[in-house]
Amino acid sequence: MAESKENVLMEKIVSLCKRRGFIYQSSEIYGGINGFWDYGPLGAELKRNVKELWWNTMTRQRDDVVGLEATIIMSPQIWKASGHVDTFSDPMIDCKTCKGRFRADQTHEIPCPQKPSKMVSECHGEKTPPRAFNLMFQTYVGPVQDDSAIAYLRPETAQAIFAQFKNVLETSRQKVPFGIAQVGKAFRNEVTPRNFTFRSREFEQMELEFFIKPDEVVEAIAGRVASTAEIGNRKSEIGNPDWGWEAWHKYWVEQRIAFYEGIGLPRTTLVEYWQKPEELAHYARACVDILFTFPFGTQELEGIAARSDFDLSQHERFSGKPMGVFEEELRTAWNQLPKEKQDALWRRYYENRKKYLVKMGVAEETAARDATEDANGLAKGQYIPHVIEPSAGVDRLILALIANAYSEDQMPDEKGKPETRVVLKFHPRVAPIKVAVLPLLKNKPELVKKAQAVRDQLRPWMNVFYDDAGAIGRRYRRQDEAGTPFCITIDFDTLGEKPELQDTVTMRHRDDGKQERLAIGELLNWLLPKIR
RNA sequence: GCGGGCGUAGUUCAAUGGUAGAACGGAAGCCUUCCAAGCUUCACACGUGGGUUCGAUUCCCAUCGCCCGCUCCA
Repeated sequence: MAESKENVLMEKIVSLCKRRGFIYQSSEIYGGINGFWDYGPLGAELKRNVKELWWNTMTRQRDDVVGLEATIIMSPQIWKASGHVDTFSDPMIDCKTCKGRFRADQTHEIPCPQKPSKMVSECHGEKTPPRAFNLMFQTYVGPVQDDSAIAYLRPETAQAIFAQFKNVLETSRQKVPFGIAQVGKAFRNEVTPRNFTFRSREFEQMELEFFIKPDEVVEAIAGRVASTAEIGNRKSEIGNPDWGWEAWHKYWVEQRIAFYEGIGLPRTTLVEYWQKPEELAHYARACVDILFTFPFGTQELEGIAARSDFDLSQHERFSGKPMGVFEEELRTAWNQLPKEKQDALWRRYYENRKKYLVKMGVAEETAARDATEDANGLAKGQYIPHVIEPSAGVDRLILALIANAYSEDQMPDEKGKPETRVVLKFHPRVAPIKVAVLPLLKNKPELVKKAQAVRDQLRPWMNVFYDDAGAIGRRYRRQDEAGTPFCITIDFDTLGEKPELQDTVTMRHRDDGKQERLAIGELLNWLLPKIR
C-alpha cells in the first residue's frame, strides 16, 4: 500500500509518542483495548499543563467564571432530560450486497451506491435489520443488576453544570452573566475510534457554560441589544449590559482562539467554521467550530455553541425544580417600560418559550399556558438564562500540540556534519519539561555538585530535568525530542575558570541551538516569564 | 459494526517449517571542556489462543490491536 505523506507523519508522531513516553496504548501488555490511550510521564505533564492553563485562563483570571467538579456517574434522569438516552443512538442498517452502511431513518432518501436511480430502501441489496446502539457506556449502581439500577458514564461534562446551576448561583455570589467551568473525563462508546487519540472512547473535556440574559431581558434593562458589528470594535469592553447572545457568542469565539494562539497553535493552523443553519443541533442557535489542521485532515478541537435556554429548560421540566433566576434589576426596568415595549418583549419571549415546548412534544394548549406563565415572569424579574458553551477536547488538543510541535531539521554534529534532528517545538508554557540542567562532564564532581545545586534552586518553580549521562550533545538531542525549550549547562567557567564568568551558565535554546551566558542568580527571573 | 491491508526487541527493519539478527535507542562503566563522538559490558521481540505437523515466528482458523475506506463526534 502506498502510504501518504500525512500517514507517514502520523506514524512518526505515534512512534515518537511511545518512544519518549507521551502516549501509550492502554492495556498494551494484554493486546490493547480499542479507543483507549494512556499518557506516559511526558504526556501527563503536557496534559496537566494544558488543563491548568485552561483552568487558569477561564476561571482564576476572571471575575465572572467559577469552577465545578462533578461526578462521572449521575442520576440517569439527567440523560433523559438532556436527550442522550433517546437521541444519542442511531439505528443503523448495513447492506450486505453493496457493503454500505446507512442510518435506518434515512434509507428512503439516500440513493443506493450501486443503483443510484433507486433509494436504499427500495434497492434489492440484502440488508441487516436496524441495529440501535447507544453511545453511552452503561453500568449498574449498587449490587443488584436490574433495570432500576442502570446508570451511565457521562458522555459529556456539560450536563452536571446545568444540574448544579442553582446551587452554584446561590453559593458563589455570582449573577448572570457568569460562567461555570469544568474539566473532566467523559465516555462515548464510539462506533469507530480513529486517528490515534483523536477519537477515543474515554476522553477529557474542558467545558464552560456561560449563562447570559435572554435578548428580551437585555433589551428590557439596557434598552437595546448591541449588534455584533459593534462588538467587533469594542472587544476590550467585556460584557456590556447591552450584549445579547450573539455578542457573547462572538466574544467567546475570540477568547478561545486567543487561548489556542497563546499556547503555541499559530492562527494559520486554526480554522473558524461557522456551522450552517441546517448543520446545527436542534438545541443550538449558532455554533462555531474551531478546527485544527491535523496530518489526517482539518478536524474539530472545540465547539462554541449558543444553546439558548434549552438545557436549563429541560432540567426544569424533568426535575420539576425551577431553573430560572430572579433579578430585581429586571423587575424595576420592566415596570418603567412603556406598555407597547412590554407587550413586544413579552410576545417575543412567549413565542420562543412556546416554540421550544412544542418542539419537545408538549401539547399545543399546555405549551401556550406554560409559555404565558414564563413570559409573565419577566414582569416579576424572572427568566431562564441562555447559555454559550465553549467545549473543548483535551486529548485532541494534546494531539494538535504534538502534531504542531513536531519538526525535523538539520543540525550539525560534533564534526560539523549535518544530521537530521527531531524536535518538538512546544510553547514553553505547555512544554512537559521547562528546563534541563546538565553538568558538562559527569566525571568532575565539582560540575555535578554545582549542577545539582542549580537544579534544586529551580525545582520549586518548574519541572526541571537533571541529566549527566553521556556526551553533552546527546543530552541536548534527548531534550529536543522531549520538547524541552531550555537547557542549562554548567561548565568550568561556572566554577570560576575565567573569574569574570564565575557563577554563570550556558542557556541553550531548543529551536535554533543558540547559546547565551546567564548568571545563576538571574535564571529564575529569566525563565519564569517565558513559561507562564 | 462492515470491507481491505498489516502485526518480529523501545523504535525502524531483516531472516527462517528445526524456537531469531542488525541499526538506532536504553542501562552500567571508562573516557569526554558545548550539539546523538569513542571503547567495554548488559538487558529487551516473533500480539494472543487454537489447529495442521515429529517440530510453527513461518501454513490454516479464531481473537485482539494498528492503518485505510463507510459512519460519528469533544
